[in-house]
Amino acid sequence: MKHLADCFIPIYLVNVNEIKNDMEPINSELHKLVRSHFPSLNEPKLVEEISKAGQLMHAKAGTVMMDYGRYITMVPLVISGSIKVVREGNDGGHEIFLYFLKGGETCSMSFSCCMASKKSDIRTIAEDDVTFIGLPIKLVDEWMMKYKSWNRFVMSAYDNRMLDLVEVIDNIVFNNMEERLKNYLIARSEALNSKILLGTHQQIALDLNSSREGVSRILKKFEKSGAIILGRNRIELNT
DNA sequence: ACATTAAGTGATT
DNA sequence: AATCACTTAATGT
Repeated sequence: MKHLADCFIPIYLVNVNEIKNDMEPINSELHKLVRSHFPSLNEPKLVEEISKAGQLMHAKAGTVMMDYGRYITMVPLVISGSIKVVREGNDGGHEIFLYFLKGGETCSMSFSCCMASKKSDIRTIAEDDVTFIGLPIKLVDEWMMKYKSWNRFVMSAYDNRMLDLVEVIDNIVFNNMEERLKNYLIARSEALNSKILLGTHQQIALDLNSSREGVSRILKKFEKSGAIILGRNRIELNT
């Protein structure tokens, strides 16, 4: 198992220097990607602006894309792959899993951070190889007033995340590990678009701020009830 | 064959 | 439900 530190690449720090203006040509590839993956952004001028100012970027699986305390310079529009968003517990040390970002989504945390030009409160890690469009935060702010569809897009991003977070809180408050683990498996399966999840019980326990034994026991229970099939480093979800 | 790492189990708090 | 101590099973060298 690869350690995160080994593949740390501060991709948000790459290409920060050139925020070019209207002289920039329209990138037709970006134009196409926005239209196919973000149909709700339906104002032609907005799509045009995104294609001019955005940059197509990649992150390999395991890359820490954003970390606590770093300033956010770009807002990502996720094209493909998925990004795990986690938060460090108050007491330090432990991390808890919040949600996954998938294609067609964006990071709502980055909006709140960039508007107040604050440091990040969260850490994001590429769960698999990720492709996304990086948008300079300066424009993101401008567009809020200029484009209705952008405004709606940002708002609904907040809304969707809110629902995820409420679920997380619910499950923590009620100390319901079974629910939490179930949700986690489903979320991860959907994010990766695969019924087969690779990784150790220990990793899952870290994500959920639980213990390896606890996770193993619940997984075993799920297996007995026929919901999943277990293997070493492998969990297969049944439908 | 041996070492290492992942997973399972029972007892204790 | 977390932690400990220990066993069993799978994999890598």
